[in-house]
Amino acid sequence: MRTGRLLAWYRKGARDLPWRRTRDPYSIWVSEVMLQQTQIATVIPYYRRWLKRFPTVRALARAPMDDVLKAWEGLGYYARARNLHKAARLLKKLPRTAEEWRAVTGVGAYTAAAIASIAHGERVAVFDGNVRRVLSRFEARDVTEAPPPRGKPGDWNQALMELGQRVCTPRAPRCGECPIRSDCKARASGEPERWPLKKAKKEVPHKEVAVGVIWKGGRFYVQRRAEEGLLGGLWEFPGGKREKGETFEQCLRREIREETGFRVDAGPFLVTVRHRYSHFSVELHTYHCFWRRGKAADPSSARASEGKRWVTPDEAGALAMPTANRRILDALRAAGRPPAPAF
DNA sequence: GAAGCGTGGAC
DNA sequence: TGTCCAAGCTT
Repeated sequence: MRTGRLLAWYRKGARDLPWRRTRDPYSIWVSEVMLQQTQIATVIPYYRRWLKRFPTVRALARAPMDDVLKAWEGLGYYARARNLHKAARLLKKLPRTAEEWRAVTGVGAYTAAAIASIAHGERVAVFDGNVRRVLSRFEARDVTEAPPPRGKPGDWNQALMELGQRVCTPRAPRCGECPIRSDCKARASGEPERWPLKKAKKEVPHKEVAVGVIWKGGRFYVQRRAEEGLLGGLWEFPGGKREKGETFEQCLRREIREETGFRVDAGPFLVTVRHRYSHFSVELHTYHCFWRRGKAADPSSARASEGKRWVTPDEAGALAMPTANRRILDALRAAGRPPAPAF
């Protein structure tokens, strides 16, 4: 490849992204983790807020997990935030080489190479979705990663990624604007979108769930999800999947009894939130409920009780919640005051 | 190697 | 409304 053309294109047109103004390894680390499977425009506001709230590794290490998850709220793949936090607490000093970075939890091959090349100038290649697509099209075959040419590896890596993001897009690539079009075999073939080979898609299951906003006075009940797994550590309304033959009201009373130990009266209906996760879709049929009796389940563990709260709508707004639960809270606040119990 | 893990933008 | 997929990592 005529590397000079790509680098010249990049240096002439590089966008003013906030993480390009720094060589601080911590800032680069944060940006690269946020950018995992996430588009640039989505990341920018999160990145700014994060560095304002946690300007250094030490600041991040000192912060409570709830603050860290709140700063990540809505960005998805929350293990990234938990891993950043964990690593910040564990590391005495930040690694320098890609090999050392690779040992940090949440830092894989891509992120290690990106940090090492951008922050430290190490000659290692990144191989993300963009680079794979660009190079595979250039050669008109599925390629594996290759070492970057001599020069500035950070610029080279970012140039390839930016070309993939702005020009050599998955659909309708803008070949006319491409600085390396004259040597591109995919363009010569007339079907640049043929590469890279696409993986077969699998269909995602759908779940119907009943969710309860359980009122006791002017407060309602929220619980924190387990640290590991889906949406780990985030706060949510209780509920669960509807079983065959159940109405949503029956499902609601059963799930709340199993999950919280409460007996409640169910109704009225509040809202249905449809949401799509990476591997399933869900409808959250949400009802107001009224607490009748029962203490929160699992009272034996002091730690467990930290994950159960009665809150006002404003207090709930300060908790880190998954997006679908945030929609429920939005509906709640839009409705104004809590409903009167139905007798 | 495959599955689990979020959300929003583009079309 | 639906589909694709994004600056991937862990188990």
